Amino acid sequence: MNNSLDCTSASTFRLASYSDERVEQTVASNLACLKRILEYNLEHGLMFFRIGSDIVPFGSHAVNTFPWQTRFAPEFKAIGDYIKEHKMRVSMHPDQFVVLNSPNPDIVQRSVAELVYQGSMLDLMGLDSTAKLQIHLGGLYGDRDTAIARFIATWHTLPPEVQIRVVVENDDRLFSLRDCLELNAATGIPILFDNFHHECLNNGEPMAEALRLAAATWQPERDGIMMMDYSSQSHGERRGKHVASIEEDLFRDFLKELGDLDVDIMLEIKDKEASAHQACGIMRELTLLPPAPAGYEPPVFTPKQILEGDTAPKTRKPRAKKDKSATAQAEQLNPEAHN
DNA sequence: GGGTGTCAAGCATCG
DNA sequence: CGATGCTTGACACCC
Repeated sequence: MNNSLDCTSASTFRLASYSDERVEQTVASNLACLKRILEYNLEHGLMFFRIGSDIVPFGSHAVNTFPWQTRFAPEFKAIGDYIKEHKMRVSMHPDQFVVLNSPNPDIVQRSVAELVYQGSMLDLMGLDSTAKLQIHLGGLYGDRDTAIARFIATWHTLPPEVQIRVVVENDDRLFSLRDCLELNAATGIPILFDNFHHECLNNGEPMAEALRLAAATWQPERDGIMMMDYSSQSHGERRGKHVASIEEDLFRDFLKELGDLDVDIMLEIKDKEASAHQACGIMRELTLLPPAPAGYEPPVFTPKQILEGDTAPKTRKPRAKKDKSATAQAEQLNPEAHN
């Protein structure tokens, strides 16, 4: 997401409101915003972005019969071309409902459908297997070994184009880095390392060592350099809750643990690009990043805004009203869509 | 136009 | 055993 822009790429609607027209309008709006976010990111030197899961409402749901893959093929391709042209990198993170190791076959089937949906967007963008789908190992169901074995069995059934994008993240309560390493040994699935989760749940591996163990599971030709999630504890809140805004001292300490390891860092921090700007500023200071892009002016937020996560423009664009002319135009262009 | 209950989906934990 | 948090809010209805 991006708090600085007056658009969202996660616009959706209720299942009860489903219509093909609504899908077409919403996807058009979401893709237009995604493009704007990527342009903003390029201007500000933010070269790694996690695309939201909600580009296509009900993208893996049986109700959605709209042929969005063909209708929006040019838009997806244009976005992918932009990403490749500027050597940016993207990932996606299907949410907690994707559980490949569930004992319930219906849940597994829906999970696979969701991975296929999200992977197909990356395919339509023409991105190679270094663009990843990041998921968790899943549930424990009282028996760790069986749970991991079931994940492996399901993973083997995935379509190859999905399989090659799947990476597994160490989580903060159930499956640690060690479990992910076991999974990697059996399947070759790269580990998306989360520093904060590792702090919450580990088997004694020091941070610097943990980073290197995870990095070694990424095959450079196939996977690119390691992706990782960075966050830290929100003070006075439940253990595992992400901070609202980056803590510069902790980030500097983390960079020391990272040393000369080359990674793509995704911040899981509430205020989004505000913290990303701060992190990039620190890394430029340390010459870990190239100088800022030409014409770059650091965004200015007051400490209060950053604290409250309120870095959005004061006036958001009013919600789009029902636009009869846009619908009419869409019908003209694609009369088959409304059967 | 602002406030708020609810939203497709899973799991573990809390009280 | 129902509510809660995860998480990235946003929709839709009420007033």
